[in-house]
Amino acid sequence: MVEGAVVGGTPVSAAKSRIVSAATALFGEHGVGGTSLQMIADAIGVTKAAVYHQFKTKDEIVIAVAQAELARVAAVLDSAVAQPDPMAAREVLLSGMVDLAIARRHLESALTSDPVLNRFFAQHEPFLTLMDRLYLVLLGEDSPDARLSGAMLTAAIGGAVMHPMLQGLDDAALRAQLLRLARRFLGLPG
Amino acid sequence: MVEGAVVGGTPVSAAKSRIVSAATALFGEHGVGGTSLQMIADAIGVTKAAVYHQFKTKDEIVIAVAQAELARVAAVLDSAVAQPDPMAAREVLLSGMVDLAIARRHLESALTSDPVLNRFFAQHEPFLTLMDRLYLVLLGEDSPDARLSGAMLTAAIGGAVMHPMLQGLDDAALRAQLLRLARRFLGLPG
DNA sequence: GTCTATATAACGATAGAC
DNA sequence: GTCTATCGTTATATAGAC
Repeated sequence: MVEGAVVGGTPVSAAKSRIVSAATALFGEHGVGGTSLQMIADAIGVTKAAVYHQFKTKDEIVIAVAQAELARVAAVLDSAVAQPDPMAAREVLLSGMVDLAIARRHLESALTSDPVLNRFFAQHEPFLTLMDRLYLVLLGEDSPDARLSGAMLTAAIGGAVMHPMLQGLDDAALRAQLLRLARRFLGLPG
Repeated sequence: MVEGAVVGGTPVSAAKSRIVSAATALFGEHGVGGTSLQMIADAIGVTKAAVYHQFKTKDEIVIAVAQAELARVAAVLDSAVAQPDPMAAREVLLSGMVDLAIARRHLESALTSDPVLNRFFAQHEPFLTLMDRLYLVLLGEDSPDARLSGAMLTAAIGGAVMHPMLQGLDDAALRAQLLRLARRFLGLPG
């Protein structure tokens, strides 16, 4: 991430983004609750105090990590809606979501399953709006029905990549199968 | 790493099962990492020392809780394979899995997304065998393909019930929709 | 089986110097 | 922006009495 970059509408300093980057890796490996401020500080070679200078609380770091991940999803969604037709948009979105999930593996579900974060996002308007836009592209409609389908599919992709039974599967095979099954789930050809 | 408290068949003391029961509720509400031994002890009205008398470490409690949940899945699976034909078995299993996920809501995904637990079960033979049996009934075949489908479906059900966007949905509606989408996912009629 | 009491370590968080 | 030093709290875990 470049200095002066903007994520989620907030300008990000180099120090801040180093922290977010380290925290992202640690959350994926040890979970949110299993990651301490000390671990984050050690990972980037500074003291806890230096970390606290950038973020007042641990919760702020958790939120920042989650929002950075959300920004990745938003970027994929933006590139999808830029496609000439809804069919192509859906393909780009689906493919991008699978790629994201595989690239991050453990992280996504470590975040979405964190109780604190879960309650936060349940009332976080930008998140809810993003998901609505995403489901609209994915399913072609905005309805309670489409929302459940969308939630199930994203949960399925996120959960499958970290499932104990599939940890031996290589990325390429996982990607191909996830796409195939997601298409079947959506009732798409292919 | 950790040696679990014993699975089904082995008798469990009243004190042990009270701890497991309290821990189950707390893990579902605060996550595994967010639940301390003090919280568990307080919930059943004893001291930490009493808890430690039953379980040498916190990890042992986590494993015991997970295995108790696994036993519920195994019970559903057993009642499914007792059905007269594969079609009926699949229906019973699917219905039972959805019921379990809804009844426990947050718990299932709090457990399956815990990094420590995840690594434990990835090498836990009884778990892997149970999942293989489950996927066989669900999909009618045992193959890498079926495993991914099964993992995706279980992840989808577990993830959907705790998804931020679906927390307002009542149980009956959630159940009906989950069953409908699961059937579509499996390529079943209805 | 449960208690009181305690050991030891880590936690989140802050103050103030540089 | 980073440091040393520290606060107050909580964590896991143990020892020994009842």
